[in-house]
Amino acid sequence: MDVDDIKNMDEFASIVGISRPTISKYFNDADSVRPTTRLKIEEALKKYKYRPNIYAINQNRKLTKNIGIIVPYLADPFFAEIARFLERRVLDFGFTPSLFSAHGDTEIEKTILDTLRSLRPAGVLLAPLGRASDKKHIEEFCRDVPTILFDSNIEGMGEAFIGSDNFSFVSQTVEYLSRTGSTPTFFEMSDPANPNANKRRNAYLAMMKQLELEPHMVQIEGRGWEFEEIGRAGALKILKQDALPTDTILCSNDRLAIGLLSACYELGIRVGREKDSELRVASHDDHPYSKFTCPSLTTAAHDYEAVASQSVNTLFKLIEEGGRLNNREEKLFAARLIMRDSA
Amino acid sequence: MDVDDIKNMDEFASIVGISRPTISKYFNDADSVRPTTRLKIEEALKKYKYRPNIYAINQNRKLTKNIGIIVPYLADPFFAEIARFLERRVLDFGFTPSLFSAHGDTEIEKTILDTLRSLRPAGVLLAPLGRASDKKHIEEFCRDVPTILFDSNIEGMGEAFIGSDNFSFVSQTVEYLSRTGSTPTFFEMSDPANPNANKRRNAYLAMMKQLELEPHMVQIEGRGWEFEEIGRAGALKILKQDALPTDTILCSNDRLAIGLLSACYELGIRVGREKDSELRVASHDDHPYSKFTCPSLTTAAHDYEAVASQSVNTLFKLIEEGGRLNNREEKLFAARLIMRDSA
DNA sequence: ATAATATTTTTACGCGCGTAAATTTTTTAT
DNA sequence: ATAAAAAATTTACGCGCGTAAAAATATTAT
Repeated sequence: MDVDDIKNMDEFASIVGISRPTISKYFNDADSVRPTTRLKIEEALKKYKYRPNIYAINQNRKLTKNIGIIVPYLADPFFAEIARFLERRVLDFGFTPSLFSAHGDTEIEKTILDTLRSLRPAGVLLAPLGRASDKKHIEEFCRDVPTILFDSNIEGMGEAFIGSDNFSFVSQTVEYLSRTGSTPTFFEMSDPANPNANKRRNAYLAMMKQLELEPHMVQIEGRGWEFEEIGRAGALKILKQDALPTDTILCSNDRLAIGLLSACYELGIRVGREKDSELRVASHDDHPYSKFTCPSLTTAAHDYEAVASQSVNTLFKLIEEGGRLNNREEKLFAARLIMRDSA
Repeated sequence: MDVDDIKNMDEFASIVGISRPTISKYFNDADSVRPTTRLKIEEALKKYKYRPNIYAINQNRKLTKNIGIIVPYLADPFFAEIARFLERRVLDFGFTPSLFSAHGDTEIEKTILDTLRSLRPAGVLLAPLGRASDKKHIEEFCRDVPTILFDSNIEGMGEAFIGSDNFSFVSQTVEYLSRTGSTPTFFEMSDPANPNANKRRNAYLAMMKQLELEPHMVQIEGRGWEFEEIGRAGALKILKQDALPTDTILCSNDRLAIGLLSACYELGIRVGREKDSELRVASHDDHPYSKFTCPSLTTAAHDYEAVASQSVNTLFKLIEEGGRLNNREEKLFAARLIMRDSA
């Protein structure tokens, strides 16, 4: 018998000497057959390496074992990193993750949603583009497919939201900066794509009020997802005209900060918390590269692992309960202040 | 009639008033039906938004419309970037890309290959882990699935290889550096995972010989894919013991350089081509972040667009020809020197 | 208008597996 | 050992679509 010539489950069944329905049962749940039977199947599996046709399986199952993962921009290492955690956790549950990136584009996000719907996934983990998302399209999708939103919330969409607590991020950085030096000036895009940015702005204002400090904002121009470039260009403009209200900058996110730090370096502005420094810079996200900026970036870190775990756990709870949760829960994780050299 | 209640092609066909086989033909190739028929179908499609069941389709087609894309490490923006180009080009051909990352892990790469095989893709674009890849596993996979290798070559595997010409990279940087200043010292991992690294080392040695210069190498310790951290740790060690043979460093790749530059900054070593600089640093890849290092990184750039286009075009040529090419072609693209501030 | 050609329809089968019901066999409990 | 319970087998149907062959219809060329 040719080792690689098993066409279907019928053939495999007759080779093992077990009926096809039992084989089918085994593949759906290895524990649902008698241990001796299981052993026989697995022995044969080693010898003949047969795998059931995934299309035939999914055609007949109401629910597939696919989990869709959608991120807004995969070239951002932050999302690459969280996607990695998510994939791992999904595999732990014995499901197959499918990763998609909207590449910052509304139409691509819609296409992905449509493609994904026709894959009939058991569930979907969606980090939406945010403001650029087609709300109606997403809402419609969520009606058909059990979906958990993560990273970036859209009010009322999906069965749950898992993310980071923006107030926790900003309150820690603001508190630290204002305690150890001059008042932080908030540095952000004037028209940010990501809803977290707005939350962070509000958190900054609230926190400054609470500390009875005067808030200062620098809002820079720019569209799209090339935040480093936007941050750099904006910073060059501001710094050249010496328009900074204070000598401490708090960036909305690390990618802007990366751009800003490169601008500072180019202009010869010494950044850090040393005595001879001219500027302190801090930020939020703990981007994988924030350790390697010059100087290394003081920032507030996401708990990647916790967000990923909680997202996947919630999704499988959702799946077990048939795709609907009683009330849309929102779970936010606190940030952890990472002290480095920039502030 | 309920707009969203079309269960299958039969129902859709009777709604449109056209027979099912014709509808089926339309979905396989919209141009294969009469224009008037096509119009009728597309009108109905807008009204009823029916989509054929993808599992039923693929079960009956010998060849699916899936294209697998595998990269070794997606958290590396270089691969995220090239994956983005590849996805776009695949979509242009009317196929569906599925993106996978081995996350730097041999076992994950094998699992992906197995998963992908059972998806019966029309073709696969594979950037292997390199030395860490399970050669036998990949070879077996390539026997069953039309596969193009890209970025990193494994001799004889896949029907073609598309990548960058490492000699072109290194010869340009070496030529430039040695012409404008002191002899470049090659900075690399002693035991690199990626086969391109070895090619670059050889290119460095060859080029130095050609220029009749004495080669200098600094080889640092480290395993895995966290190149920035490895570069940083290695650089700190070397720089602290003042063990640099020359005051010009050529890094094997940008990610090492990013780590090295952060080490230089921390130690207060001025990098650049100004008169008061102590060290020049150049590198290879034109990593998306190399513009934002301090100072910005002089490097040799991949032609992302060309590599991606050529890879996808070659894959579809391969698919058209039935999965086998007469001889395994290797196409290498030249680098482009990007002059920035670090050298 | 007629013939030649192109397209669509009708009919029918098969893909590989999920799954349900009834029956038989095996295992476990008494 | 016997009854009860658990597991496996047999049989059979259905999922949604690809696709082949023959017949019917529509389009194009003459």
